[in-house]
Amino acid sequence: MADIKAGVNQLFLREEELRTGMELLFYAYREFTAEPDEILAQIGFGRAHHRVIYFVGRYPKITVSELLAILKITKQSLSRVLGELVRQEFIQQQTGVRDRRQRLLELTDKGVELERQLSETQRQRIARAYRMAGAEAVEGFRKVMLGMMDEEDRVKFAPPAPARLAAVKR
Amino acid sequence: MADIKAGVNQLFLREEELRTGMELLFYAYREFTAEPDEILAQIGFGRAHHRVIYFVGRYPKITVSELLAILKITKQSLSRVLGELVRQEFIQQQTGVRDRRQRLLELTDKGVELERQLSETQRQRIARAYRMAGAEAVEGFRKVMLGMMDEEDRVKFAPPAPARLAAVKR
DNA sequence: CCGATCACGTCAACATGGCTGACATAAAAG
DNA sequence: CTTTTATGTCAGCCATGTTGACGTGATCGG
Repeated sequence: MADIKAGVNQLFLREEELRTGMELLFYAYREFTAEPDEILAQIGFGRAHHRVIYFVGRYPKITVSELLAILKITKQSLSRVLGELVRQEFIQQQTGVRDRRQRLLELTDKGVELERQLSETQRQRIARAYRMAGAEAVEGFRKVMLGMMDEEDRVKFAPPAPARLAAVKR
Repeated sequence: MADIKAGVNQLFLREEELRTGMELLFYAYREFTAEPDEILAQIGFGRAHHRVIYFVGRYPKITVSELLAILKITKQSLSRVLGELVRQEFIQQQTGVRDRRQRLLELTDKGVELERQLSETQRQRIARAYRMAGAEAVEGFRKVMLGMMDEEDRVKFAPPAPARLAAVKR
């Protein structure tokens, strides 16, 4: 009798806990993207532009294929936003030296400035969250987020630096 | 000299740490939504339908205004997906008794089944992440996610049950 | 060295899901 | 009885994803 009741209750708590996790993710992610979205809208860009600018800033000289592998969108979708960013001189391309088929991507000064502006609110938001939560909580956050990913993405965060570089750069 | 070097290094680590946080969020969220998206696509629905089904399942008898407040989209956007869900009998509406202007929303049996199917992969993913990370990490995850939100959303997760209900139900 | 493959780009068409603005109706509230 | 509220609806726009087809120049393998 008591056994059954406890079991049911535990099941309920588990279900509730999992739902809470889903919602934390939903609300946090939405607010995380809200502020940059506003800035982007003012200059006629969208979140897709932000993602491209972010990762080109993160990995200077990244190739188009590598960027596609990170974003997991089609080259046609990327081409649209990347083209705009290049035409408006936020990003510059240069032909690869080892492989002249490649177009290596880099932020221009203008691009660096926009990246900084866009990510600033997000960095502040994360910094605030980390500060409020404490170092131990941050480690927990990291663990849970990693557990949420498939192996493929998880390796990008492997502690030894070479592994991370290897996953994207080459 | 040593001071300056340490300071710079710490700044670098901080920047790197914040960027890592942003990326953890990006990759985890993307994979979190990938599986339901596939199922949805097969029945001609999208992520927007999932969100509606999810929150109607979460808060049975929720009103349209309350749902709008959670999703933070326009009523026209909601109307499109909600209309489809009602017409295809995943959700049923019933006129409010206290206020007959309200349309109280509830999942039908068909809706419950779809919700279960859609969220199942996500629950498993979270459960796996929680299991891998451990209870302490989960608490850290919770703290960081809450710190990421604005106060407005944070109150939805207040520990005393009445607070959470009050935020949405009434 | 030549044919296959690769990196990248482009055109066209389509779907989803946001948005604004305008207008309508029934119920509640003052 | 007038105003406000809850909901719905029509119409059109935009951003961003998709598929499919095709092209060009560079590299690679036999």
